[in-house]
Amino acid sequence: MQLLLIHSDYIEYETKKRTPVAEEIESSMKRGCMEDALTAFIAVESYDEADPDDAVKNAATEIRKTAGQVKAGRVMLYPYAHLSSELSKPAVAVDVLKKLEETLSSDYEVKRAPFGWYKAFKISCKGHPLSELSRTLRTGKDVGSEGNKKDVVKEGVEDVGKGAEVVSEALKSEEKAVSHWHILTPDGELLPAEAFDFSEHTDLKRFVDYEISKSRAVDRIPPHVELMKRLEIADYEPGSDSGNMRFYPKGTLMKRLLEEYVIDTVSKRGAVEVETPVMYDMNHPTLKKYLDRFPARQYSIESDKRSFFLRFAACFGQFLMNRDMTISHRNLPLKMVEMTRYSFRREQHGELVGLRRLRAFTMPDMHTLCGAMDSAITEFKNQYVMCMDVLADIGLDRDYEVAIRFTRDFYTDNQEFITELVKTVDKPVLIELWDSRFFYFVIKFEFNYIDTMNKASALSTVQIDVENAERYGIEYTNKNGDQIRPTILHCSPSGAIERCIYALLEKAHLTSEAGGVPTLPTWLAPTQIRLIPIADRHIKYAEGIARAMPGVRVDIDNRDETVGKRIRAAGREWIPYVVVIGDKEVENGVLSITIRAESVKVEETAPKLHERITSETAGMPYRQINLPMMLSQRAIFFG
RNA sequence: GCCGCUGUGGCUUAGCUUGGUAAAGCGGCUGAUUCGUAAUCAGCAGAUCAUGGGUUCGAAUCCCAUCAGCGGCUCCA
Repeated sequence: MQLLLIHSDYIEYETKKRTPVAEEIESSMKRGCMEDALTAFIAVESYDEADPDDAVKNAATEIRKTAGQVKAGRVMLYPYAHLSSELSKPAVAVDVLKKLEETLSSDYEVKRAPFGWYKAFKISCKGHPLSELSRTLRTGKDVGSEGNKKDVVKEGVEDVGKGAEVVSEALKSEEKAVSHWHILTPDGELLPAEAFDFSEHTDLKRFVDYEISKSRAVDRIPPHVELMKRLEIADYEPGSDSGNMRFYPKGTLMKRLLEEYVIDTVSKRGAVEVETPVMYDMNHPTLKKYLDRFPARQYSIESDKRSFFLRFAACFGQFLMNRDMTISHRNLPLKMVEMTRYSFRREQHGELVGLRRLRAFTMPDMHTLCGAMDSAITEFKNQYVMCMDVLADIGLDRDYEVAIRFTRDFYTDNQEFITELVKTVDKPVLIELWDSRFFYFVIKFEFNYIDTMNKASALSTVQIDVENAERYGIEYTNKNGDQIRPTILHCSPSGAIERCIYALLEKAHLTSEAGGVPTLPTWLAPTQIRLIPIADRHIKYAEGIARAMPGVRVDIDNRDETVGKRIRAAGREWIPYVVVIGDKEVENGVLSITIRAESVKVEETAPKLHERITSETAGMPYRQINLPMMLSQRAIFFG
């Protein structure tokens, strides 16, 4: 049996039309209503046929328990076929419902909506944490042993009429404002999307298709999934919830480098780093309002008698911190950043693929408090440019399509500013124009990576928030001593770190499809130099070379394998510099180096090679190798 | 969340239609080999065939459920 229990201010229904399985009812049952009732939507299932009385008993227990918790004295039993795809025979269902009504009526005021009728109904859910509960009840122990289950015919259709309405905040926010789609060119020409000539902008075309027509023709596993495993970067973790990944040492190193890079970058531009909790009180007045809009998207945690949700960004913690701060106009723009490890979003199952979209992910989240809109716009521009630089440094220079989304009012006031943004990236961008504001921001942009499967994933983004300063009570003091609400910018300079890795892998795959050599940026390569000593007697010399390479990740393949095989292994790991060391090198002090990116072999001294790599990775973070230097000592994480 | 496909040693896969001792390559271990740029040779170990139930004398194979992955739909602050 499936139960959906709603603690409601009121529930009312009216029968509209009978279905073939309708029970005969008296006119008094044709309509009904009940105030302050626990409404139990019920689907009796084929499993219950084995022991209907037990099903009644279990359901009664469950309803009593919940009614006790929410202190409800009235119960509405409401047959609802849509809760299950394994419905019982109608006769059994009617029998169970009637017995349930009888059982409960000793303690509660009970009403029962008729079975097998199309009904219009209205319900108002109280909305407190216990007000919505669902339960799956299974009778007996030998569940599933009846052989006739598959033969059950779904004819027990009770349905709701067209007047059905569930009043809830979540649903209200589903309303969509109208979007208008355009392309804005660097010359300042604004065209409806369908009028634009995409022939020289195929990636933009794929992006626009994804956004507007939602074309999703796909027939393959995303290429990065195999790569993330084979390169020992990351993998699924069946012991956790889906979308929560494990990261192997190489992947962890890459993540740390990216994280460090982003934090360094924003710090240089004046951001201060903070740390805030990962979970928040579900019933905190400020947070609740915000949360109510998307109740199904959170992970929730019950602890003692309180409910918490896991953050989906750093907004909560930072805004709560901002509210308690004393801020002067002299402090603006005031930037705070956190590398959220993790942010949590319960994305739908079908969306979770590899590293593209996760339920637990690492995201830099920066918030900037600005004064009036003009200073917010100046800051927005700065951060837009910074995001371009960040993606370029990460290795995704111009590998993205731009979307800028704003309200019509904002556009009217700031047309020139938006054209300037487009000029800055110097390529046409997708414009989404809303007639009215229905999010907390008036403008946002994203840089989107478009993969081989034509899926778009947002990387960098900045938004101008005109709502949350008010909601959270954030203020600064202006020159005249007045308390003023700031305008707030939300910025994730790189987007989710895992997603950057996804984009780098997808890009590398694209390169190899096109006949090139797939690579990672040298500053991110888990091993930057692989030394291959030809015989055991060359290992000592190789160790000396490794010691002479400070600030570079070097390892030594000292395994008892042929040179050919070790060369191949280095290639499969995408190691940018591979050095073979034999008698010749030991004698003349020159190294034989294969440069992966250029597919060439060069002869160079160790200091020269060192200088080559340090200049190639200049300005980017360095961390030491995250595995034993000797390959013979390494365990295998995958494969 | 819904619909469909898939799940076999650490990895990649054969076997499943038509039920009857689970097969191979890679990887691992042991030994030989000390090697000059994309897979050295030989031997050994390693699998409750995703999990739970059912049908059957007998299930990797047929049926049901669950879990996970993938694809589609839906959704996306």
